[in-house]
Amino acid sequence: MNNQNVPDVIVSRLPVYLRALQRLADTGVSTTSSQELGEKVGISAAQIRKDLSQFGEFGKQGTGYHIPFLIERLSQILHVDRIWDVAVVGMGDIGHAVARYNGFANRGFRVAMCFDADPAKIGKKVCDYPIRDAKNLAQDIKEAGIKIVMLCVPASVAQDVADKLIEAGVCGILNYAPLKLIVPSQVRVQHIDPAIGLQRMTYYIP
Amino acid sequence: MNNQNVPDVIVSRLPVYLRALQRLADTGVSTTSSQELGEKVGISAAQIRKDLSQFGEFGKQGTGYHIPFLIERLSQILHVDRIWDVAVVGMGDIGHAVARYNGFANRGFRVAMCFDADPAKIGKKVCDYPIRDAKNLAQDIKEAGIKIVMLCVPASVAQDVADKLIEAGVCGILNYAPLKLIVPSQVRVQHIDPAIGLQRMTYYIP
DNA sequence: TAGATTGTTAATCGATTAACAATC
DNA sequence: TAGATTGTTAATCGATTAACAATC
Repeated sequence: MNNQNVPDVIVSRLPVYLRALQRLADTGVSTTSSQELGEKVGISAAQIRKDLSQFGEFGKQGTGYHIPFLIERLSQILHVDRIWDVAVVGMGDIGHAVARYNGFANRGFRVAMCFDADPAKIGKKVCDYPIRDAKNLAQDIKEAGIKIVMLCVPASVAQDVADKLIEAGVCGILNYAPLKLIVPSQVRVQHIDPAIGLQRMTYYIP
Repeated sequence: MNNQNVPDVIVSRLPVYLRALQRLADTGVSTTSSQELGEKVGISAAQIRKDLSQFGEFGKQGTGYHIPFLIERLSQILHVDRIWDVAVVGMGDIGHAVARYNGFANRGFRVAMCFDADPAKIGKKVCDYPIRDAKNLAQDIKEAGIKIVMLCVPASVAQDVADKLIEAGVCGILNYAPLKLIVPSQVRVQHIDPAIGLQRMTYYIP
């Protein structure tokens, strides 16, 4: 149960396990094995057992893993045994889609605030909330204690906005802008860029 | 110039290099070094040189890399020295956002078709094209010779739709549905799941 | 009990880094 | 030329896999 300094590559697989377990639970199954889970996620059984063993002993020899228990423990480990309020910054097409995305329910997140700098958009409602003025971005984020932001602004201003967010106390940024954000080491960034995803495939397609 | 069997981990970095180079080119710079590029993308200079050396010798000792040339070569390697017609399947919020995304221009892709199964949506225009009936999915895709699809349907039908697409000749799927698609080995899949991105960050946030 | 599956160890495999001769 | 930077080699580092005793 050596919880200190788990390699990043292992942490990044845990949400994938959790998602598959929740799908299994939804179908009414209550027990699984590293073998079965491995087939669902495309990862070897040995690796799954090794990954989980970083955090404790969650299974039983002979029978495998009790799904509700493993879901509970993985949720705790990933800190999604709570609901995080997240903000969407930049309400273009992507911002709208992200704000209205219903895939966050039951996975630990709730969109609590939306921002845009365009006067034509400010005040309009998206998911029950009016779009806020980006002028008050730092203050509103800080007051609400929001730690996680989905950044959907144009690339040209993304770094500037990110800097402001970090100053306001944000420590996790899901970045939809097509550039690498430079951030202090205590801030986490995950990048989502569909064009990069596509180019990773075209390499293999003649 | 050993082009055969380049490790996947290297291929997956090339689009990141290409994106950074295009940004540099846009600012009017014409030359860079592995050192400078490394700072932009957060990867060591040695690794960048090693990665590129898999495909040829693109730099000059003492001066570094000529950006337009490296962009040209990387585009060829990734097969984005052309425009790929891609289809969006599933026109919910995400499908709409993806179809209207203007970040594909100059990166090798063009949204050429949209599909949905909902009669209320079929025929409505998105980016100049009417939404097509998903009933004709396989046939339309095959006729148009489309090889790449962005899959934005609900998780419950994603695997079924993917199977149909593959039968119709699709060999790359950018999957927005929150589950792992099981596909034949010659088909490439890239997964985009914002909740997984968020959970990879909350682990580090107390 | 017998069969199944875990958690863990040791062995293998692959990726990253450091260093430097080559050379622009 | 002198300084800079590449492409590449060898060394290091880390991740994955295979195997198996422990045990449910």
